[in-house]
This record gives sequence, C-alpha cells and structure tokens, in this order.
Amino acid sequence: MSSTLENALRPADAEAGADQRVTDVIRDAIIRGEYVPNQRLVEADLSAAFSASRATVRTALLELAGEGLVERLPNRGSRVRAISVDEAIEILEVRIGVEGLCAAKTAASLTDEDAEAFGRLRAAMIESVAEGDLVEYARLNRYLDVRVRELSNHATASDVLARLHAQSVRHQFKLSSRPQRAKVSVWEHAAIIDAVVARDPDAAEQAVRSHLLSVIDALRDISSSESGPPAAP
Amino acid sequence: MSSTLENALRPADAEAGADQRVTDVIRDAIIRGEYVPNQRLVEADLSAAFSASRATVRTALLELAGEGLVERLPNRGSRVRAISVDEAIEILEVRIGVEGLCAAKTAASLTDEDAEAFGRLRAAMIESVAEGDLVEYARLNRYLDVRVRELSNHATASDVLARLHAQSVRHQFKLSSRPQRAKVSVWEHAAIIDAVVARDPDAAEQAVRSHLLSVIDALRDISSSESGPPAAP
DNA sequence: GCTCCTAAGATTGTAGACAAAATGGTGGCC
DNA sequence: GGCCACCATTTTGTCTACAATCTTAGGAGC
Repeated sequence: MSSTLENALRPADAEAGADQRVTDVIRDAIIRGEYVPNQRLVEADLSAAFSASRATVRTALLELAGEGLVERLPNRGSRVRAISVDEAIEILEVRIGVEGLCAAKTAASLTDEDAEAFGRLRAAMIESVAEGDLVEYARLNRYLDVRVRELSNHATASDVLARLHAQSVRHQFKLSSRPQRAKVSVWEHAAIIDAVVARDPDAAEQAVRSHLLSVIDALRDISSSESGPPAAP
Repeated sequence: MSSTLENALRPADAEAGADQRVTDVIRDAIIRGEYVPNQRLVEADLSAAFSASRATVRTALLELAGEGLVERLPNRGSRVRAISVDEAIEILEVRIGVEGLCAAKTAASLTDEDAEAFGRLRAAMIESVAEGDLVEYARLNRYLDVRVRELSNHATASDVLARLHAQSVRHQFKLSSRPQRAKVSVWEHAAIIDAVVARDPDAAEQAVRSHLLSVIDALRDISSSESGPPAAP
C-alpha cells in the first residue's frame, strides 16, 4: 500500500468499466489516508493522474460523495470529507443500534458450523492480543464485524454499516493501534461472540452496546489527551 | 453527504443550479409515486422532458442512486428502486435503533419551550384522529419525526434516517391511510411524546421501539392480507 | 493606508458528439 | 420446428469543447 503507482500499474479489471476503477482507486486512496481530510480533489488533476477523462472522474466523485467520503461544494469543488472526533462518536452511537440489531439477528439464526467458527475466532483474537500482534488482532476484529453483518442477513443494516464504517476508518485506526486498548476490547469482543454463540439475541445486542460504549469512551479519552489538557503545571 | 439529504426534506431551492433542480424534480416524482418502482429512467428521455442536457440528468441519477432511490445497473441504465415489504421491514428495524437514539438524545436535552410545543402537538394529534382527519394526522406525524430528529442534534443519525425514510415513503403511506391503524398508533406517538417531555431517555427509546415494532406488525398483516391468505374455504 | 471595484485566472457546470455495450429481432442452419 | 449466430437498434459510457461561476490579485479612489 505504498503509492498510487501501484494502483496505476495494476491491470484493469476486465469486467468493470473505467468509471468503477477510478472510483475504487480514489476510495482506496482516501481510506488509506493518501488523500488527507480536507484535501481538495480537483477534477482536472485527478483526470490527468489517472489518465481518464474529467467526466469519468466526476462520476467517481459523485459516487464517493454518495458514500459520504467526499464533500462537494457547489461550484467550488470536492474535498476529502473530514470526520471530526465528535462525528466519529456520533457514528459509533448510531452503530450501537444497527450493529446491535445485526448481532441479535445473527444470534437468532446461527448454524452449528458458524458457531464453531466463531469459537475459533474467539481463541485466535485472544491469542493475537496475548502475543501483541496488533495487526493480526485488527484484522480479526474487522473479520468479526463483517461476519456478523453477513450472517445477520440484513441487507439494509449492512448497507448503513458499510457506509458508516468507511467514514470512520481513520479514527478506528487510532484506537486499534494501542496495546492497552486491545487488552480491554478483546474481552468485549469475546463477550459478543459468547452471546451470539449462545444464541441469545438480547445478550448479543447488549454486548455490542457495551463494547461500542467503551469504544466511545476510549475515543473521548484519546482526543482529550491529544488536544492537550487545559492547563499543565 | 449531508447536503444532498437535507435537500430531500426541503423544497427546491431557487438559487441552486440546474443540476440540483433536476435532481429535486426527479426525486419528488419518485417519492410522489409519479415514477413507479422498477420504471426505467432513460437518460435521453429525462433529458428531453426537463430540457436539460444528458450530463445534468446523469448527475442527478448518480445522486439519487447515492440516496438509494434509484438503482443503477452498469451499462444497462437506471430504474426506480423497488422497496419490497421485506425491505421496508428491514428499514423499520434499523430505524428502531437510530430513532431510539434520537428520541433519547432529545429527551436528555429538551428545553421548556420545546416541551410545551410537544404537548400541543400531542393534543393536536389526538384531536385529528378523533375527527378522522387522516391527512392532518399524517402531517403531524411527519412533523413529530422531523422535530425529534432536529432536537436530537445528531447529524449522523438524521442523515441515516433521512435516507431510510425517503426509501420507504410509499409503504408508510399504505399504513397511514388506514383509520383503524391511526387509532392505535396515535397512543404510541403520545407515549413517545410523554417520555420525551418527561426527559426520560430510556423510556423514550423504549417508546420508539414499541411503536416501530407495532408498525412492523401492521405492515406484515397488511402485506399478508394483500397477497391473499394461502387457502380460504 | 484602507476599501472597494474590476479583471484575470482557475475550476466546476453544461452541452453535444462519438464509442462501447447490451437488447431484441431476423434469418439461416440443423 | 427449434436453436444458434448475426445484425440493427437502443441505451449507456466516455470524451472534448464551451459557458458559468467562484477566487484572487491588482489598482483606482477616498
């Protein structure tokens, strides 16, 4: 994930049009942080960078605006949408309800195979944290999220969550890279898995709620310590 | 993202460019039911109908696709997205969490003036149902929704709700036009107002949940009676 | 020296034309 | 008579050029 060049050199997907390719490349660049928040995205520049026409780039920007990743000011161009900590907290608050719903649905209709898979995932998460492998932990973390969404079989909720998640990856990243944070959250994740595996929808919803409330607290802590305490002797 | 969605609730701005106007006109047509679900939206036709260029229409369709009102199949055009009853129920399930959050936030920070306004709204709703004025009741209903969203001061939740609401207006309409349904739901709405006015966030969240669960039940009933019972002697 | 006006530059919005893809129908072939 | 390939039509995707709009810099007037 080093540079745009890598993407530029990657062979074009045969099935997707140039439109989709450009959209994906820009989206990746935003999510990876290559395009920083509030950075202006000038259509002509992108057009030159990807050697696509301005119309194609424009379409891509429109789509990304629909996903909430790009902000479009009429007659004044597009920029990478900046998600403040307050907004990130808002997103987490919304996720409480929606992910809670997914977890409950998943718990209500879990197959034995999936239950076992979750058991293995639980063990793997605990192990990765014990070994201090935060990258692997983050990966399993995402996998848990995605898997719960999939198994909930709830297209609307998945959609809403995908959108919200894409917007807040950067803040997620800030948290997941802290070892002491992982040691707390891993048990919250274990609790979610336990409730789901126990086929207890209410417990699953509550476990998700507790976890996300804890994430909100952690985010508040970090942001207040980042911006610095009002006065330090 | 918020700018487009907020415009959905607002009458068309005169100052906005042709782009925005065309988007608004098409959106209204879809929401009003002038363009029926699954109807194809051919760019050239719309372009002629609104005497705008195809590029403008294309932009509008892209935006509406982002709002979930239009479905775009690659190389095969756009159509009005059809929301099945199952999807409408999914949307209501998601709304439980998000509107619950809004109600709780509103309850937590309600001013005395707003509390009084809610009291008057409560009385007006009950009166309109008693008089059998379903149109007025539907209007007050929407107003309650919008007001709770506004006062919650939660941009993310408002955004998500605006999107979900726009998609399911047609199903909402089916319900709200039934007198016997109104007689039940008016007390659920009263309960929501009571909890909010009492500044009790948990009660407000629960009242919203009860109400939406009841709406889901009603929707299930209607759809099953519409499609006809499996066997009738 | 400051403010307001004007004009040039940069950037987005709109238009029309061409290219590519998918659909639907027609004819030939088995 | 049914099935497959092919071609015409329709519709979207892409491109280039032009118009409208916003921003910024420079200068005249007070």
